[in-house]
Amino acid sequence: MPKSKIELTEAEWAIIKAVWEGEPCTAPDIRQKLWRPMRWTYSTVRTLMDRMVVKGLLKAEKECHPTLYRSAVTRKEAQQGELFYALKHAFNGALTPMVQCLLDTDRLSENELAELESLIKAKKREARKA
Amino acid sequence: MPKSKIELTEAEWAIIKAVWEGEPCTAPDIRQKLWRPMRWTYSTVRTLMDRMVVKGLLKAEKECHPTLYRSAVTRKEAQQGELFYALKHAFNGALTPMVQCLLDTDRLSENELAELESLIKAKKREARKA
DNA sequence: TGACATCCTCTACAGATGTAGAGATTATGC
DNA sequence: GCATAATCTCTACATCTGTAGAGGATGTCA
Repeated sequence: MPKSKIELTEAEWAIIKAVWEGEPCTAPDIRQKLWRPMRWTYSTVRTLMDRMVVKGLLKAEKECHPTLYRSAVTRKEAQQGELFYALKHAFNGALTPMVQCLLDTDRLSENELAELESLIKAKKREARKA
Repeated sequence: MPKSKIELTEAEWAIIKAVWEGEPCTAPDIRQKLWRPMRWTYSTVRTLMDRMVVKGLLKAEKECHPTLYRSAVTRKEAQQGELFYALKHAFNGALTPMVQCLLDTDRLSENELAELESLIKAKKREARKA
């Protein structure tokens, strides 16, 4: 059963992305991966990760030395959680205005637009079948 | 100049949405509007709103009695802020996968899909012209 | 000009989040 | 078996967020 309401803070996003890149992994691994952007100490990384275990975002095997961590939510679940948050609060749950807003940000090339168009076409075909 | 990094908490979303509905407005107004869902006391509403003034999300005219509040960011700015947050963290800045994820949530009717398609078509025309 | 209703300010507090140090424990190379 | 390096636990603390009470100030109606 996929988690229903996944919400991640910025720090948590940084960590879980690093974890997804190579599971299982250890706190020192993650610290190293994120050293450049974050400059976190071992303690910081460890605290963050252990709190994420409590929240059900990561799983830990403490019997191992060093402790092994794995993600407990998939990338897709986390992405959808983030999207739903925006959808619910900023757009009152209405998808179309949300996409509209995305398009209005003016950072789409013609290629990307074409790509989106075919995504939608595919979706329509799919919908018709179902 | 539009604010660059607008981020709102859930409580802040509730308030600013109520403010947008009718500006200017007072803390008691907002309290009343949100009474049903939030059940906040006057103090809570006031504290929240004053903190939002400090953050530049609202403007207040304290000379007036009762204090008058107005939004300091537009709905669009706030929506884009929320979207950029999701885009940046959950999708590493890539728009197409974000829309893809949206489509995958399976809550779009055929009509909505058609609507999106024409949005994109319009956008393409616009892009070609520019 | 009081009495009552509104509204305001200040203060408080618990929980979440970002950040990290001190000191204990465990592993490793010789 | 010991020195050294790596890892772990515990504790701490500032800031932000959600929530609200106490008591003072202000407006309003008779």
